[in-house]
Amino acid sequence: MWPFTENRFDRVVAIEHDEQRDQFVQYKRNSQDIIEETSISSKHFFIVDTLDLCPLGSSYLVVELVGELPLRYLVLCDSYRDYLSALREAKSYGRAKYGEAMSDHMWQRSPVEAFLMRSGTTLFTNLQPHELKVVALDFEMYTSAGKHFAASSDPMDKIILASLADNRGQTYLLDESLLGEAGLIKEVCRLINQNDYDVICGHNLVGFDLPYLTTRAQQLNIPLCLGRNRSVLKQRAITRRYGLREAPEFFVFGRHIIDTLPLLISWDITKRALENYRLKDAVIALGISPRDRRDFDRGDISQMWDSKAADLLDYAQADALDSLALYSFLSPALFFQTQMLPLTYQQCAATGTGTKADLSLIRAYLQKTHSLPLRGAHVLGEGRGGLTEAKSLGWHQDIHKADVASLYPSICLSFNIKPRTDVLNAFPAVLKVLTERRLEAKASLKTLPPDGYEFKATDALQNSLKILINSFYGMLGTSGLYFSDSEASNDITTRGQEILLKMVDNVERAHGKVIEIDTDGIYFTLPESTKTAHAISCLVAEELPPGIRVDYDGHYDYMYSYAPKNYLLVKNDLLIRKGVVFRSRRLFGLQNDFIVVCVDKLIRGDSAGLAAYYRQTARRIRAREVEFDSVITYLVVDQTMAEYEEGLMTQGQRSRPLDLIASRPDRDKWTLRSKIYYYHAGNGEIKLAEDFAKDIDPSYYLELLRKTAEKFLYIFSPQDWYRIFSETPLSDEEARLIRPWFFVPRQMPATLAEYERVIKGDFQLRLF
DNA sequence: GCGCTCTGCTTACCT
DNA sequence: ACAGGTAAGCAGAGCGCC
Repeated sequence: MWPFTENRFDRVVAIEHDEQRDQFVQYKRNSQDIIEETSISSKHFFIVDTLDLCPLGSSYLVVELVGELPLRYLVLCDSYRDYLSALREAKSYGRAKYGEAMSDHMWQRSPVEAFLMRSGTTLFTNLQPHELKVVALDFEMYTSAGKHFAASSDPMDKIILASLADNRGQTYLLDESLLGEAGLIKEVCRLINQNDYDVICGHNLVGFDLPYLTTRAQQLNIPLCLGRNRSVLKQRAITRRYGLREAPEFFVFGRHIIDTLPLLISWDITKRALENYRLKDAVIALGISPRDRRDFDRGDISQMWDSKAADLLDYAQADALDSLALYSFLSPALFFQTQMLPLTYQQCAATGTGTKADLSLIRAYLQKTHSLPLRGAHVLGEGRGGLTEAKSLGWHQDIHKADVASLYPSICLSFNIKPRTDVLNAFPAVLKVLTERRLEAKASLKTLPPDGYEFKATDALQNSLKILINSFYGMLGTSGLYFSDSEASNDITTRGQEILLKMVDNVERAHGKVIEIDTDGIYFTLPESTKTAHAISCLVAEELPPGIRVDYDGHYDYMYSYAPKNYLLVKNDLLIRKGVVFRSRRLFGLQNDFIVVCVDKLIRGDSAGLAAYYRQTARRIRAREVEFDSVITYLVVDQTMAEYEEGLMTQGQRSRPLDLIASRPDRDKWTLRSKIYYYHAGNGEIKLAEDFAKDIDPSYYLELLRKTAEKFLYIFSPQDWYRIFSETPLSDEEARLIRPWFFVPRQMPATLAEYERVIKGDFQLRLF
């Protein structure tokens, strides 16, 4: 069975449907790095659940699929024209019969996807990521005086530079002052065709460069002939979510458009390694910048152009090289998914992981000409999730972490959980094949030199398999997919909860103390510290169901547990912060510093130092002796000023930072997804960071300091917490006597209720 | 009219 | 169109109090 069966395609880099000739065109990059073109005729199809939907006036053939599932009538058309009219009719019958739910009673994908699905083939077979011919594209635009951004509609705001860099080592820099804008655009097209690239990439290419280029080319009346068949760049009116806003989709016949910005954003959702998604900052933060270069403000580009600065050319060239570096970093996982799925490279980037798992099951069914379930038919009610609990708040030493390897996929395979509709057992079969492939890849990683190219490629392969494997669980709980089934989803999480509870029980029976549990992992301490990693994982894994493997996942010197999913770990003097309480991007510098210093003092048992640090910080706030970074925060702009003002009128929805910029003449400077940096000044007012003059509101920041100290509530007894985190002078002698108290709710005299009173501020009544 | 608490919404995080 | 679980900030509504 799929996915790694016979593949009649070899080294195919692109496949397109030529609507005029109604043929599929396949582009193969042969071993001499030359493109070979082949045309293939194929039929078109869609699937419906009742013959009522089969159109009357079109020419088509109905194939009845086998099995008892509802989507059983495959409408097969000889020509694209017949397909379009049959589809149109079926949809209009469907709307009459099912109303809004019409699309749940059909299965339909684009001609190319349906072709890949029916033929059981994929792109990129027997190719490696570096064998694709890739060009990074970057334009610099002129911004006329008085504006913050270039506007493609303004004749003055022309494209002044185009920079191209490809992965065969070639770079091009096209200068408008030499070529003219029209000449520059024509030259870009010529270079792309001459070098016959498979992939056009760029940073925010879809959100900025391509729309800009399209408008300028239209105004200059230049056709953007970028396609392999010399067809023009196509823009689909249907917009799709692109980051926060909607953007059109662009297509070049025979090539893939890959924008590194959305790839970077999704990469960072799990990694949380970046402060922003600017190209320059990203390549530096990721350590993949091709070369050092001088940094200057984007706003200066036009001024540099006017003064003919040579630096600008450097900058433009470096931008394309950076884009290419970012592409090389982010794209391999996408490449290997494209090898496995009936999607083009470009579609693969734009498709969610649940849909990918769903598609892989649908392909398994259609390969057996089997009928399909209705879309979204098996999702009922609310789902249950993983189990989470902070079982022992406070400070701990000598901590072990153990977790279950691939918990949800293992449960699916061990307990044979699958969608109720999956009569062919494709779900476990595909999951098993993917899991085995991943284990093979992980095994071969150990035999490869870690710096080599093969290592990176194999790592990307196993990583893309991991993503696909994990999405099989997510698929079940998603409405709007064909094989979703919330009952199966709940079965999996229920088993997961039982397994986790059994692990807790195992630790407690060994007289260990469980600190934090979350879904598939457990932090705990054990009475003896001499145990080996293997012995500990065996202890935790006792009496677990077969097929469930527990891994030892590390030892930590200290752990401070504050709340579920919110804790600190210390290992070899390295502080690891978990949870929004300790590592949110919105923490003030003041709070970050406090967390780091506090842990440092606690490790050293330096209560006096901690008390002194708190007093000193409070004193500096009162004296307004603060660093810029300590007191600045930001709001991400998620609506246009027009939308904000509209919302203000209709619903009265206020936002103080947006109010701050609303009346400013330079308010257009803040675009969607940009940040408004501000701080709290006197009288509860907020002010823009750019107007910072140390005129902070001490009461706001003192409260912030106190709230941050509250995150360390469970370190001391309530009384001692009050004495340490206080502005009242505490002699060093007294402070030294206060030892961190390793608070455990069930064993220590203080109750959570007493700590709550500390937060509310009425605990001191008992003290004095 | 002021200040407090409650609630709903949103964001940012964890596995 | 992958899931659910958690903390916490913000702004508005509702309320009691003076």
